[in-house]
Amino acid sequence: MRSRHAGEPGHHLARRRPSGRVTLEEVAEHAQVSTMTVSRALRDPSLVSPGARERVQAAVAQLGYIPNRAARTLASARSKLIGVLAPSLSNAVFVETIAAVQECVDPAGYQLLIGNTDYSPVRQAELLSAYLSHAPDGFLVAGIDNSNAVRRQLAASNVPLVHMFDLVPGDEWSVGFSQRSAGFAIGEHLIERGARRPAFMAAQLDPRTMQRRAGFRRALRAAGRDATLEVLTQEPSSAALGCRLLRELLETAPACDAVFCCNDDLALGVLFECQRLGIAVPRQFAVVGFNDLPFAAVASPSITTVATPRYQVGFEAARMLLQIIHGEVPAQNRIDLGFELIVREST
Amino acid sequence: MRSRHAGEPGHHLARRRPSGRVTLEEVAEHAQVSTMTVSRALRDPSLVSPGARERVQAAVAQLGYIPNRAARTLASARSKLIGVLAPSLSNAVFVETIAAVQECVDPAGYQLLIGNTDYSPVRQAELLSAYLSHAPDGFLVAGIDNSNAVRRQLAASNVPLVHMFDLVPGDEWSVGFSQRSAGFAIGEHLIERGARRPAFMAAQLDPRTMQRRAGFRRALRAAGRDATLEVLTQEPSSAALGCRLLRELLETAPACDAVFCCNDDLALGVLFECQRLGIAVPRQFAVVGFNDLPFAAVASPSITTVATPRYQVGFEAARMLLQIIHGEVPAQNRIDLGFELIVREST
DNA sequence: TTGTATGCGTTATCAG
DNA sequence: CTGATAACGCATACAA
Repeated sequence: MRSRHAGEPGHHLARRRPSGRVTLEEVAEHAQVSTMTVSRALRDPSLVSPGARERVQAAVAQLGYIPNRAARTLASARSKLIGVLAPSLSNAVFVETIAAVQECVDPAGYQLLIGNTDYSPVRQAELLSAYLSHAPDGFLVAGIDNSNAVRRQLAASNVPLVHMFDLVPGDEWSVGFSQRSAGFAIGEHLIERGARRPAFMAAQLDPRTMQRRAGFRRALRAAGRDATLEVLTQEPSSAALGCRLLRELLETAPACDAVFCCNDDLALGVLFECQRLGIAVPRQFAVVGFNDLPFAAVASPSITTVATPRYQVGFEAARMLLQIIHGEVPAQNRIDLGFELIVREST
Repeated sequence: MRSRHAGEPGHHLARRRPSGRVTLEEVAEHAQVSTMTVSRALRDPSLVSPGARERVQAAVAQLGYIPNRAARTLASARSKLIGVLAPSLSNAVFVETIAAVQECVDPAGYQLLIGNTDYSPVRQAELLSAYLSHAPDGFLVAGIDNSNAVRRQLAASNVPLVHMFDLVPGDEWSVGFSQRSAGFAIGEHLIERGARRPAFMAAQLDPRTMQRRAGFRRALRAAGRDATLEVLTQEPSSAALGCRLLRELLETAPACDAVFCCNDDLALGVLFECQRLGIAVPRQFAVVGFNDLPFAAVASPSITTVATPRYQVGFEAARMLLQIIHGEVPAQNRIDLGFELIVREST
């Protein structure tokens, strides 16, 4: 505990509040104006005469005044908080997306409440209601479940929401790209490179992964190939898992000559395991990843993958949300940002 | 805009508030008790008679009541918010640490305000004052600068703060481990393995990195070796950077036969580049990383590295902070969690 | 165990 | 352009 002593800002001006913080009222006293004038000078200096403005600014600086957001939220019914829900934070993709969100909303003075749903609908609902008590001005969510409870709560709260990654139908707002098309493009690419028995490898098995799978299989079937070769697991994704799944794949399907890993981490593991097993990539076995994480370009061999617009997804979704919050109407319900197949040495 | 219509929860009970949200007062009317009874029933059901408790719970469920944190914060002077500052979120280390913090504080009902300082003292100060307006109950920071402005603001605010990773001297609170000792251990290890001319490779050059460097150099000098071989850059770390720095290193010091990379990402790049250049690891060139990220164990060859207690750092720091917030006094100012050298194939 | 009065720090509203 | 007044929704302190 600090002891209060002379010299401490504001000590001679007003009775100390229980909170110990400098308040608008103290600033007002010091600047010889009313609290409303201080309030206005702070939010929009143009609303106040130059003289008052200066005195207020001086008082704020001298007293070290910091606005109390709780009071502001209560009085104005706007919290300047945005709730962000992502299925995972260990996945670099979502971290980058959230970083983009931060950058977009920061200039407008919004703070983020970031929640990790761990791919669990239950956790999702919990977080949502926990966040609702903070009265966020909006939500940005990646991969929300269509659970009725969640939908109802959201609708009742009247808080605007923008989906990230999932392009949702109807009149909801969303920014993302087609996972299905990306999967299809990869399937086509492998066929083109002469793969005879390509497999699909995936962990976590969230909806987006399954959409990639659907596109991939469609491409194989379109080329008249067997689309049933796959190793799937609910476990969280990692390079280590990629190693293990490759071994499993080759045991059950020794003739397999290519694999689409649902993300780059798995692909990295596959690459290492191939090296250990003496399998030449891409000559004997082709490998494709997903997301184009930084290491994909410099791996040896470098990894063919799909570059996803994860930064843009976050930024555009945030921008869309801010528009809605400010009462504007975005031009479109859905923004499809596309993707890019990056062909490298591994195929 | 939705139109209000019959069937909407609570519509028949009370005049609608401007916010449109159900309030404690409405719950109270519905449950036939006073607002205080509802307030108590919500925070600690044992404070209220079973009958009242049930009626309140029923009313809450039926009306879909969600407490208003802003009001609660204003009235109780506790926000249940914790500010977390990390220098980077693209670094998996901090992401894991933050996840640990989340898990620790979640049961106690705290939410996190997560900020990325980007290794910038200016950004740090900005975030800090932005967060102060939310009146957080505490701060958890990784790598805060000792800037006077920041320190003063913090002291004046009276918000408790626990340092993560940095073990700070004096009476401040901190949880971490000795970066210096870790660097020393790595230096010793390389010498032991017969390295004649080991180098240090680092990016970002934050204080923690420089402490590892200091320990590393001390070990080399203690063994009578040249401790001046190094490639340093301010750029952010990545595998791609590891590739480039290895080439630079070998150009300027062809005789170099080992390198301590200040993190695993750099080490991964070095490994790939060695492969491309036909350099045998560890026979011709030994590689050590730092942090023991998941891929280190499964790389080919697997990477010798230092396992850092990043999860524990977050968890213990959060626990310490909660203690302080609740008025308890932690047993010690500093908790040193240590580290572990993991020797693998790359040395 | 329950209720009443009051205040938390700010902004909306409206009058001057 | 400025100020008085009344909320905002809840919890503290005290009384019953």
